[in-house]
Amino acid sequence: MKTKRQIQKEATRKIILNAAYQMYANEGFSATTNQIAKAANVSHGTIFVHFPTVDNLIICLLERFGSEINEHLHLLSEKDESLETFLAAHINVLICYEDFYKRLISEINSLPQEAKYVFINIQSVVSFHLNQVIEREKEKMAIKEIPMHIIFNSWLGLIHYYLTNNYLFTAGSVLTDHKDELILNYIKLIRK
Amino acid sequence: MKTKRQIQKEATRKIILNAAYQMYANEGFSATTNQIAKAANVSHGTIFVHFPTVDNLIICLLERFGSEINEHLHLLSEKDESLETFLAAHINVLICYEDFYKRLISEINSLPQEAKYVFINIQSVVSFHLNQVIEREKEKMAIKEIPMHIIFNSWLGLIHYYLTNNYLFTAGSVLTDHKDELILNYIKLIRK
DNA sequence: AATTACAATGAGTTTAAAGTCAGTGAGTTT
DNA sequence: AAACTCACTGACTTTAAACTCATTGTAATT
Repeated sequence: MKTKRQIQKEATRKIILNAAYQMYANEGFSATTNQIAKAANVSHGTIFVHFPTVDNLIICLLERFGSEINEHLHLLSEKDESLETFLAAHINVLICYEDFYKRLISEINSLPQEAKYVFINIQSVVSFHLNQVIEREKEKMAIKEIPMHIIFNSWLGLIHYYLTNNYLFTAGSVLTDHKDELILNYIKLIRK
Repeated sequence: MKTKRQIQKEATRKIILNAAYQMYANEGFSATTNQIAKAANVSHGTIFVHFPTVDNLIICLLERFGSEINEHLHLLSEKDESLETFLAAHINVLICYEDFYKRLISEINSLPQEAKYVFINIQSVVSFHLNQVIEREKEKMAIKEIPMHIIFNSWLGLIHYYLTNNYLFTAGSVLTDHKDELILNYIKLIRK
């Protein structure tokens, strides 16, 4: 059984992670521990009670983020979805985390190495699911003879491009505003 | 006529810009003025004789970079190239600046606003040329009925994805190693 | 009830970066 | 050739971030 202290500690840890998530989503990963502490309503030192370094905080945050994405996608793969439904679901998941995800793909190369590994894992889960759906779809729809990794990378490439250049397309959420267009045209591209 | 001093000053300015280019290409835009001064073999203060702030240095560097890319591409558009040749030429230009360009697309969102404008200009030049080539190509080759901006964005999306995730594909230059594959499959995608 | 453990605090330390400026000596002007 | 100008220098200042630690008060243990 958990003591009051343990409960309190875990709660504080979660508050810090949530605050960091929000700060990073809004400001990018250059947000400081001062800002995070203020947002979490804890003192600066408390952050270092829970996380030895900022890098460690980022890695923990990314691991949590990865699990959450994973969960969302697992629910999807159980159903026997069409390609179109899957792509829509993928975008819908990303919309939930849009600001944070945008910062992540844009700044991943300046994050600690371990963070990259976590990110690669996230990508491979998506890759795996898309792979399955495409294989299934090939029986129904005529899909071009193009290597699977190109099919996958051009999908991710397209939506990452829209995300990192959001400001070129809309003032609001680029995924919300261009979802249908992206899915429709991407399918046109890979269909024979 | 230029005095010795003017010549000297311009030379120093160029040396600093070149050193900054190299440092940013190798280390990303978190490279410091100390590093740049060392690489340029000038004292720290000299940088601020030529550029009032680091942001200004970055903007000047990007403007020069933009002009260079522009020059390369203008030479291309004069000739009546095929789509395949144009894409190959585009990649070849990027290969010349690969490390720097990689950092640029990956960190553009954390650079000063003015830098973004310069970058948008660079993109639109490429967009304009690709547009022309595609329009011309439509007569020869059956290209899908997909909006031009999707055609353009999926090309840039694809190569930017390969560039920012270079490490997933190869230890060396991803453009050199995957050039043919990228061009070939991209054309397959947009062709009817 | 007394003692011990520890989560949280926030002022203080360290570090590293950008930016400043008086001084120097070679170049330029008169 | 004397007076002046200015590119360049590098030690210094400022700023802002991460990280530390003695102290405090509440929870847990004895």
